[in-house]
Amino acid sequence: MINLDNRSGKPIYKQIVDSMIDLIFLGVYPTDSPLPSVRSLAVELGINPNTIQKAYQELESMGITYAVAGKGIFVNSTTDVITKRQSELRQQLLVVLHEARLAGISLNEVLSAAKYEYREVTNND
Amino acid sequence: MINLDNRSGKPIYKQIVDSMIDLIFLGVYPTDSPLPSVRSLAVELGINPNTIQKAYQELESMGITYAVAGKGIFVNSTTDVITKRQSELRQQLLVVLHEARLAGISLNEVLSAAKYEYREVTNND
Amino acid sequence: MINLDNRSGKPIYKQIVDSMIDLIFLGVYPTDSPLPSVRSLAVELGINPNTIQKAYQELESMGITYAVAGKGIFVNSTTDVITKRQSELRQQLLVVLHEARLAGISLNEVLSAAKYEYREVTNND
Amino acid sequence: MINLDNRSGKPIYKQIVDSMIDLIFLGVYPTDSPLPSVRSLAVELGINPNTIQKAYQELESMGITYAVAGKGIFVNSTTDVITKRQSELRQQLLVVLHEARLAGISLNEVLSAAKYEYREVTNND
DNA sequence: GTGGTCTAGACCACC
DNA sequence: GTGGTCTAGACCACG
Repeated sequence: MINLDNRSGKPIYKQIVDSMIDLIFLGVYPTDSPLPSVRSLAVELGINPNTIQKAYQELESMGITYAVAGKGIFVNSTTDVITKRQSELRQQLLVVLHEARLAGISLNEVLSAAKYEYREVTNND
Repeated sequence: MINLDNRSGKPIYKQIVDSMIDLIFLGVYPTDSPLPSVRSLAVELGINPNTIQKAYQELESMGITYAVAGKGIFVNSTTDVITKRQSELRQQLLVVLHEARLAGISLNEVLSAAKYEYREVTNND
Repeated sequence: MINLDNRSGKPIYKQIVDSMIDLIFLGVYPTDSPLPSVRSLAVELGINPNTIQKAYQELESMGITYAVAGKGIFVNSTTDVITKRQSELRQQLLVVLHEARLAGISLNEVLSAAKYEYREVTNND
Repeated sequence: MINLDNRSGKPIYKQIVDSMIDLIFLGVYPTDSPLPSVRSLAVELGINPNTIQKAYQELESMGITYAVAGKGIFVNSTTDVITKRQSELRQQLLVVLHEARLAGISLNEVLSAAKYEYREVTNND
């Protein structure tokens, strides 16, 4: 479920943080459910447990999870976390839009991309 | 014209690279016009000349400028540079849109932001 | 394995870049194997680590290697790098051949030199 | 007859030196004939006379030309100059051939390029 | 331990 | 004056 890319230049621990945030927002890990243990995730991804630990600490310091000693790490209620995340993304969005306009990308193309990302996915499974 | 932010975590030399790209795309530095000299820009921004040098070398390796020893650094014709820049930005845009959707930002908000960035600025000065 | 020549006028960092490309093409450093660390190579060659760093960053910007912070610098898969390198060398070859003809070097001598460079080295060790 | 390229990174004065050597070897300027004057060539190429001066000084220090005060700069008998030039080019040729082999360019391709450069040009003008 | 960034100061070639 | 290279030494983030 988590794909790491050594070549991307993005620190491993940060890739894990971002992936976890996505998975939580997607509902894979609902409120009060446990994240995979440090050791199991380290084995699964084939990396050093210290790196997982660091990612989990960042998630906790962001207020996204809480740790229960001896039990594990659990997902917080996401309401206020989401608003913080949203404001970050709004900022990023404005920066990219600004750069896109300067580089000559048309408004139409931007609108199309947005509509495509938000398209209704009708799934008959 | 260039604002540096020490706290942003973004390396200074990279901030300069991005600012220069913007200024070139804006037409502040047209084709074959010289950029500020390494030393003068270093004084102006209050940083070490080596840092400017590094930024300028990155611009050259991106094909945006060319250096003439003893004369200065000059802006290349930008046509093919722009297309490369655009494809980078398209990629970034898709990532941000994806994250925005996951975080629950509405399509309407995204569309509004895009239209605002691309608004006609009618200036009556 | 790397010989530097201070007198050649060629910058040290560029000598390192070219030597590394040769060693990689020779298979001394295969795909995904690590290059010597910045500090160790600096000690070995008796030069400043910053110079090694500059050489390694050029290799990365050429797409020949990728860096993983905290781990090392690794060799990329070389397929498309080789084609780029080949086209550069074809260009250089044409220039040298042209000059050689103008300077009165005979075709026979050029052909002999080429055949000598490409001779089969049968090694009975 | 002389084409300068500001973007090439090669110093202007060196471009002039190399072009002049070519023109002399081609017979455009035979033994004891005068080169264009510093001032006229500077005007023709649209560059600073100091740069021409430097190029001409290098030609003289290479033994290719000799200066007669108040009259101009004249081409030397080229015999020993040519042998020096040839040994330089032999060296360059060997380097390029070596790199070409390492990069996987075939012997056949090299031979073809050489034969093409040395082809008989039968001119019916 | 690793790579990445930055500073301070020096020297060179070029125009 | 210009850009380009190199050294020495420092600090940081990462694994």
